[in-house]
Amino acid sequence: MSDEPREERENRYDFRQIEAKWRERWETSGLFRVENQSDRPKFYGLDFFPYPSGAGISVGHCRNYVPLDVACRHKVMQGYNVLHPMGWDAFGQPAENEAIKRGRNPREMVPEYAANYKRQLKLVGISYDWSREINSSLPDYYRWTQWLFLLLYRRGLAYRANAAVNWCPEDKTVLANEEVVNGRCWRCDTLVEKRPMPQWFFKITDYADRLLSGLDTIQWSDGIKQQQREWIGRSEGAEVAFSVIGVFGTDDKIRVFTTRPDTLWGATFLVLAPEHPLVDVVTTPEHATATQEYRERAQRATEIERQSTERVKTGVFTGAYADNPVTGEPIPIWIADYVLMGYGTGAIMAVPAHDQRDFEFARKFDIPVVPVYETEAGQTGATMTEALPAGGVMRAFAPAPGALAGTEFPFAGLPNNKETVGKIIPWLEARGVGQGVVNFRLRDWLISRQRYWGAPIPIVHCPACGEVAVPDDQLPVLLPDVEKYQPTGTGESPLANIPEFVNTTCPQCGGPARRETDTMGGTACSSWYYLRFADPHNNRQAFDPAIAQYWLPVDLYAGGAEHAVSHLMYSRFWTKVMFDAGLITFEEPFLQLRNQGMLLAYTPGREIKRDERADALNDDGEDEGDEPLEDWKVLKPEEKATIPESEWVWRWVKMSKNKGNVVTPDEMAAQYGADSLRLFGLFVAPFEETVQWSDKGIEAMHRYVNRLWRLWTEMRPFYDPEWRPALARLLAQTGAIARDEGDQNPLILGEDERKLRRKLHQTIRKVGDDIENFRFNTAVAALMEFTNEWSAFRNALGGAQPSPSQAALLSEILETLPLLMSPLAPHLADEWRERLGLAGSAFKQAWPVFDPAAVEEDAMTIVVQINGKLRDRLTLPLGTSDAEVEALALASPKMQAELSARQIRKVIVVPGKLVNVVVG
RNA sequence: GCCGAAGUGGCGGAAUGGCAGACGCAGAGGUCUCAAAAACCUCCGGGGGCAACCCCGUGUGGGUUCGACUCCCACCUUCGGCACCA
Repeated sequence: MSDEPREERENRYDFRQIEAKWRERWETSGLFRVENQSDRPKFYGLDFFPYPSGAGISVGHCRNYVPLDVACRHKVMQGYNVLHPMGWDAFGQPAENEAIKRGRNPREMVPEYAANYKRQLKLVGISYDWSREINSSLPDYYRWTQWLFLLLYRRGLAYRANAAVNWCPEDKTVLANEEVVNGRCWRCDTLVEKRPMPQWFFKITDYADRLLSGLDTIQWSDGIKQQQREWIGRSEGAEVAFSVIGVFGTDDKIRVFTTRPDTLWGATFLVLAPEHPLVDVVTTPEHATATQEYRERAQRATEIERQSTERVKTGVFTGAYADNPVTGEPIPIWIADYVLMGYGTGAIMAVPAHDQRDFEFARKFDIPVVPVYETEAGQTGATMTEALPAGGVMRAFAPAPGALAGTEFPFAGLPNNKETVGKIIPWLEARGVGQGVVNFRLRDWLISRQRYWGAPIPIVHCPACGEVAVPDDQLPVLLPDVEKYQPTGTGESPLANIPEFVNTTCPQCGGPARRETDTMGGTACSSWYYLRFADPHNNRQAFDPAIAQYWLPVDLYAGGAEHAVSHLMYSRFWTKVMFDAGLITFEEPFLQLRNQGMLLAYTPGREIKRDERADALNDDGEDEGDEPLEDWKVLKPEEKATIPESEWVWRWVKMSKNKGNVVTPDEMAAQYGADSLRLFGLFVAPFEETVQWSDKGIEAMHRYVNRLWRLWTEMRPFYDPEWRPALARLLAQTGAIARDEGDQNPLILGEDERKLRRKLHQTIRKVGDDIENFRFNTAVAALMEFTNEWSAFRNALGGAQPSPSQAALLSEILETLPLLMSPLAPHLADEWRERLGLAGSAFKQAWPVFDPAAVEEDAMTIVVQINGKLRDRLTLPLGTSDAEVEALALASPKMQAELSARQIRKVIVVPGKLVNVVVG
């Protein structure tokens, strides 16, 4: 490098040599190793474990890992025994898709990628205990994933069922609901289809209520909690039974779920989901063809298509009628795809007067609208233009005929609210018409995948015994090592084509049997990894309960918000199952969750013109939803060569490999150093904020590090290791001597020295508090402020030899700064310590304690306001009484001038802060 | 449509009832230098004034308060999530 000689000459911070040196020393000394026991309190800080991708980490990842590293390093210095591990979410679609794309075997590719990640994470100086590294695709890990699968299985929480599931035609596998984003595959963005297939599910719905109530006990952002609440989607209501006229006996009914049983009197039709099993039963022969056609169309339609026909209701009449149980009126039964089979009972009672969707449907198909609550004056069911979901009081209805003969209608005049609903439900229950129920939107968790790269599901299918769990002592069911692992698309996993794998003997009867060939989705592996870190090398158990008890739950969990309803829900579920099984004693795995913001990069693209968009749609004819209607696209590498730069259109978009805008920590560390990279990522914005990456920013941070380095190095010769007693003596004397004598007397601390020392101790306090509160940007700013003051002090010194009192202060600074910097810029910190001749990494030192006497200001600045507007400032000695402050404020010349002609109504004195004079 | 987060200089942001704009970027001027870079110093929200100073200013409109960027109500905009859930 041509600029190195100059750097040496100018006494620059030689970060290349220094950072490499410390990385190596930390590694060889095992600095970050942590033991499973200690007298100190424990702290468990965890990052979402990543799946290692080929591009390696970007500076975006650093924005996640570095702040948690700072928090963990700070905890260590505060005296905690800190678990801060890292591992690889190696199984699953992301890794397998990458392997397919590269024509590699994931078995070889994944460890390579993981090694690269590890190298990069070490490069930026993250304090992971690498002796605890785990990899979910290794048998000594997935053995326990399988064991936990069986734990769920034995507890009745894992089952195989035939269901219409999400199928990704591109990745050739089924997906969990949580992996379908806007009707598309989370990995490849392909439109997802519904296919009926036998699949494995975890019965997470059994835990819906506990998953909901547990949210109140943890410190997560409101946003994530709310997302989980909505995903669980608890709603209270009633299930009401409707008899189908002429088809059923009195015992067989169509059951519907409603949150508004109070509107039952206005139910003028029923709607079944197209997939509802009773459709075939109720449909009359003359409507059979139309019904069948509609069903098929609905089945072919993707989720997106159902949504794209949004608001335009479709449906067909089945020809059948049911009895409204409270009015005795016959009402028609329709099928329509706005009713979802997956929710409630797959059938609804439609109340057009009080539900907008039902209203639109009723108007389109000319079905009567009967308001249950009073409408606005002059409005009737025939003249209403929209549904009235709220408002009004209940109208009077005649008692129902037949089964309900003789019952009065006691609800007339009740308001349209929850309370009324609460009165209706028991009334319906008493009459055997319905009952109160709670419904959830949460669906069971689909875990099986028709893919190779996952933990095999440890089940054997025996012709004689049926489904049999693989016994614990036969775990792991090893994933066979094969050449061809690509998904087949047949609906079966590639494992089905490997006879040696499939054919086995039944663990129960010993007869010939077939292994389950589906594997578990990657989310199974990530649902318990936080426990494995506590005891990563245990080959007798998933984890030793005592060790897990020591470390868990995770105190601080940091990661992106994109796992809000998947991983973060699944892990909570597994934790609760393990709790119920007596394996652990806590119910929530992650006490505090912090979500870092996205990292955006300024990225060149091109505008997509209207006709071009239309072309794209036509090319792909069959799926109108297939081409996202974007007006801008990232430039592909070849386009960058062909399109002149003047035509590029720049936008801020998420930094990611496939957008070609990734900045790697490798380049940044090489150019500016790991510490500069760390500091910049911390400084640029609050942790949760979305950040726009800029090379300018890291360059500026690099300048700051150099400036601080030079300043520190320049002051280094004045360091006196015995500064503590000297300073203590000075402080003892300073208190007794008048402030003004200052620098004349080398035996006391002068004005400037006390000011600088105050700043130092204020900085100690602020940096600690800010790290604690994840406010790293202001922690760095505080250090910069201190640097500015220290620099001014140096300038005032003007190259002169410092007095003994100044040398004592400088020594305190020289020794404290490495400690303050250690969590943020650990390489720099240890280099400084070495240059002071101090033993031991800053990482292992106690966090400095600020001197409460030193942070006190000498004087207070009182803000003087008139009617809340700033008019004057007074500098007064500490301890001036409120009465004196008020008098002095009113007496100030500026106030006198302002107040002369005005009537003082009131004076507010905020002790130590301000005086506000209220005038008329 | 519903839920959540957020709107402050040219830019990233600070202040979360009490001096708006800390810290940094960009910009302007200066010192050093043959020159440049680096470094260092000064200025840097808008308007007015020779000046001391004065007025305006935190998305918009109301409100609470002695006092509001901060709390409350309504609205607008942006971002993130969900989306026919009966």
